Amino acid sequence: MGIKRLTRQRRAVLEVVQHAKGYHPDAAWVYGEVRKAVPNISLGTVYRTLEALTEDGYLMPLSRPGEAIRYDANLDGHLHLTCRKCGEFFDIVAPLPDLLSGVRAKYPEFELEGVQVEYQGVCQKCKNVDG
Amino acid sequence: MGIKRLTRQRRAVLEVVQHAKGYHPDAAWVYGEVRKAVPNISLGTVYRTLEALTEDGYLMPLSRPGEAIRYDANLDGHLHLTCRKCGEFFDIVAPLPDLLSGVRAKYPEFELEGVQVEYQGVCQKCKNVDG
DNA sequence: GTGGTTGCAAAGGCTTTGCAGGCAC
DNA sequence: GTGCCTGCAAAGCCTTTGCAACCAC
Repeated sequence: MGIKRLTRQRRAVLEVVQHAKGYHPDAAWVYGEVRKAVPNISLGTVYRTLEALTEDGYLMPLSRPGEAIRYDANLDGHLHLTCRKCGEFFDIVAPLPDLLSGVRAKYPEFELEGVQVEYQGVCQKCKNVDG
Repeated sequence: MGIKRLTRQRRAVLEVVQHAKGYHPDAAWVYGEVRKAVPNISLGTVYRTLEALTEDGYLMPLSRPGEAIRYDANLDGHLHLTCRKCGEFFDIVAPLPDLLSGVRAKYPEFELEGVQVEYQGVCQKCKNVDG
């Protein structure tokens, strides 16, 4: 249902998440950080705020099987590289051709809104650890 | 650690998942189906088998924030449409341009293996339900 | 003042795990 | 026979939710 009132807690969560650009934090990490500014904030409030911010379009959730939901506060249309070994998400910038119009023409009954492109592989750090 | 022995349970799970092409089932659904053939199979075994099949490359996990992991047994390189409202995954076939070489050249330190393209929007059924 | 928001704690859902017995090879 | 695999049940996450008090507007 989005955010209707800007409380101290929400201001703090927003600030933490926006300063974490490139880190893609999950709820637990945000909770830990926000507690430095608002020591008695509850984990439930963090979850509720992250959900509300997502609904309002400030955040995009990233999910990997079996892992906690991470949030991306950088909605400038960048892409992600994800490491198959450590699960980390890396932001990248790359030009994309028009992927939408072909599919839109072929599947007109589906109301196409966007497309997510996610690159997968092994990051430098994990590559160096084991072959 | 993959599959080393082909037991009755694993044969049954494999059969169920492969016959579910296009449905993208989760562990609970597979459990329900497999029980028709092997009534006393346990949910734990289903989870372990799905994990092993994934490791061996027979399945690809699909995840959406806050939902159970679904599995795709169709690894022919098709794409997915996902409905923002009901969460369903639909298989689509569409030509894709070369998305890899540009990124590979720009981020050589990352061992790029593949790219996932996921289309998002609202499916026909959900579109008809509410504007 | 009103009703959205919070903290707390309990509950919920999905998934993993320890263990003793069983079975594929 | 060996050791991988199974069923069972408990435990482990992550996340959601009910409720009374609180506070932004």
